[in-house]
Amino acid sequence: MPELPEVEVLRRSLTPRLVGRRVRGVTVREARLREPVDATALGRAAQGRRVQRLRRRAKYLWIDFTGGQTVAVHLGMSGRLTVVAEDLPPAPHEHLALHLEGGERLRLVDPRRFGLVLPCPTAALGDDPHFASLGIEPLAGSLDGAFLRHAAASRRGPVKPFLMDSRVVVGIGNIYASEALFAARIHPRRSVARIGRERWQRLSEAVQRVLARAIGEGGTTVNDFVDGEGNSGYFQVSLAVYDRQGLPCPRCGRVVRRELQGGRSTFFCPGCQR
DNA sequence: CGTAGACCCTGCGCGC
DNA sequence: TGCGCGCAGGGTCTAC
Repeated sequence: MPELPEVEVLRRSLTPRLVGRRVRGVTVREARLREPVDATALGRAAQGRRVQRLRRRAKYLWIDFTGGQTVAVHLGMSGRLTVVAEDLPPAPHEHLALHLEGGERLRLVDPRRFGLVLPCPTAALGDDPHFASLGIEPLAGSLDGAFLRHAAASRRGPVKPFLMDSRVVVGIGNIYASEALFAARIHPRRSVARIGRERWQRLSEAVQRVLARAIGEGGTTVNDFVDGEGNSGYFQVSLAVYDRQGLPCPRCGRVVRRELQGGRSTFFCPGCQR
């Protein structure tokens, strides 16, 4: 479900509902996520503590608690994190919940169980292997053409997987990789070795523009992305190429193509992406 | 070292 | 209608 914009939208929508609230208890109904949930550590990190703030790093949501504890949540492909009334019965695939004071609970629903819930002392986040080798945040101001050019200098291969490599830049998944390459008019199979200064600059700007716009529109709802209040996003109306194979390119009118790249669908316009 | 493919898991839409 | 297949926004591991 989520790439960077969806997680950022989630963070913003959950912040007013969670910050300052105390967690009464924790329920783990299904611990078998991408990595087993350590229910004891989760309870230690959250129970009896107040939510201090919500941060986002890459596609992770970091829930900081008083007492220097953090619970990192990754939604994988199908995860949904929402605040619901405590008397609402558990949904199918509701694997865990943080019970809040005031009769609500924060619950994780994740049918495919590719998600991740990771309790960790706040001060130790930087050393955790999940976060230690992550690349730069694309919207933090340091992403530009020179950064991409230097990061690509030692590499070969097509630009799309490069753009999705979280060791370089985080947060760009399959949807926004296609969209950013379209916006920059770069063919997804173009080798990084054959991209010059100008194209790198165009691409860096396209990435930031596309992500920022998606956040502004509440994220992309391909199937059922919802924010913390259950609202869906509207960016799918703005998708230029993703999931639009066979339809005309909004820029030049040629038919949008879908091709497999590294086992994943890539969408592009053969007319105006080179 | 880098890259390509398999794999984790459930649900859905499609063609037969 | 029912069934099998391919595909899905994530990341990690193995084999080359």
